Amino acid sequence: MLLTIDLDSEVPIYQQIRDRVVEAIADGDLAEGSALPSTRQLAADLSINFHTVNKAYDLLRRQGVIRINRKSGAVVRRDAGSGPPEAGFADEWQARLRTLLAEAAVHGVNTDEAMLRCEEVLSSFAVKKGTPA
Amino acid sequence: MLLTIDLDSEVPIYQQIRDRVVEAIADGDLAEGSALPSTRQLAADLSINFHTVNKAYDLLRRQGVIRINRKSGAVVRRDAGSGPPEAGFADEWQARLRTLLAEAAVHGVNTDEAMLRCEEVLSSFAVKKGTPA
DNA sequence: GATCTGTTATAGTACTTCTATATCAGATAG
DNA sequence: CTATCTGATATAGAAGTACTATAACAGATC
Repeated sequence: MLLTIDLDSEVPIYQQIRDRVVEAIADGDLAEGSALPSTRQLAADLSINFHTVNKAYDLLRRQGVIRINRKSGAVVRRDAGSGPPEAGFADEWQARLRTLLAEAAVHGVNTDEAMLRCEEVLSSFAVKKGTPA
Repeated sequence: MLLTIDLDSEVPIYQQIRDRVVEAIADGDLAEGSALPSTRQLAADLSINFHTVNKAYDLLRRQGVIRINRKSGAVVRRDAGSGPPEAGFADEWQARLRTLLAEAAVHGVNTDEAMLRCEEVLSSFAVKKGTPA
């Protein structure tokens, strides 16, 4: 199974799908240019309606993460992080980072600990990025 | 104005209030033990219904960020980050950090850049934390 | 032609968000 | 004591979101 979702989560299903796909790309589990399952296929695998998958894919497309063609279906963009992907992405992203880190700070996570967590996560991406040996 | 919200945002108002309060605490703008405006007062300031503020405060209380008494109203907890605040907070938080950092990675932000952003945000907290001179 | 794909339309249920009132109780200031 | 502030709670409605259920169409593939 490429993807796992939690039906009991507060996070909407289509958002979970988006998050898992983005993480899979960062991890290197989904290589650039590779195809995602068809909306109906993934919906069947997850036992959900295909419109929900459609919404997730449409979100990924609007965010510049994937391309969707009638021919090849949904494929991971090869140039997802090139050019000006989305105006104001960096600012909006840092605002969310700020909120997330503030939350940790308030819960007693000190600066060093927080940095460690960030390094930990980021290095888990880098490890797999150079996949071919 | 202690707090600014964006009525055009996709983020629910009560969530925005929660986020701004958490950030204000991390920044040191809201010291531990200090009081938040009353729900009716803040609602009037923001020109929204007091139930929406109530929901935000209730969320902050359930997350262990503030205490609410009938006497003193809502005050920032002095021991917000001590003991076991919420079971599984760290795990859930790191999962969200992972999603956020993956998003940056997919948009072409490399590891060094991402770390720099994290440092930047975290140091902006630390600067104000030792407020009294 | 049958079957896969994405695309689009319609529509209903359930839930969330926000607003609007109203009421009650405790604390406080005049 | 009365007026007014506070939080707490109940109810209800409007608008939007999330998800599901069908259905139909067009292009690609076998």
